[in-house]
Amino acid sequence: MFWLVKTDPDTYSWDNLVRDGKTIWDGVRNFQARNYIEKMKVGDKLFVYHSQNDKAIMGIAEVIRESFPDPTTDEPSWLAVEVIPLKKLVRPVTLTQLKEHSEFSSFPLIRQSRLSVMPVEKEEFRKICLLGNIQPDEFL
DNA sequence: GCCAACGTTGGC
DNA sequence: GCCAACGTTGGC
Repeated sequence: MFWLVKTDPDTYSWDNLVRDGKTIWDGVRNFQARNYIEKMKVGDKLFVYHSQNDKAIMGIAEVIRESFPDPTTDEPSWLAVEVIPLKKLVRPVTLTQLKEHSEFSSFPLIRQSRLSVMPVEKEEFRKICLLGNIQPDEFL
């Protein structure tokens, strides 16, 4: 499956992920987002989106460890996954661009701006890769 | 169980 | 800096 995860680049950016080589995607404190984390499987691809000033999809990451208790809290109900960076988009795909393409009008990123983890349809994934000037085939 | 008050997130 | 959207908390 395909997903999109948001991050505030001032807190943890795509470049931080590349620097670290892998990271635990933790800190999700919303039930809807948690339920999506729970469904992630090893090998699933994720778009990493920068909120705040960038407001753009920066790159593609991959799940390497399925959901486990979030180490940043003692509450057992919160979950995290572990991810590695796969590929940076040649051109980040901005929120503005997505809004300009009517086929993304139902995209949760646009409809539900505060949701931090959301599913992405395969066809949406493909189109966003093309907008980002990268070849989608190796990720499908 | 309802709702007002409050806090947080994220776009503009 | 402001505000809309949404989630949470607490009084009743």
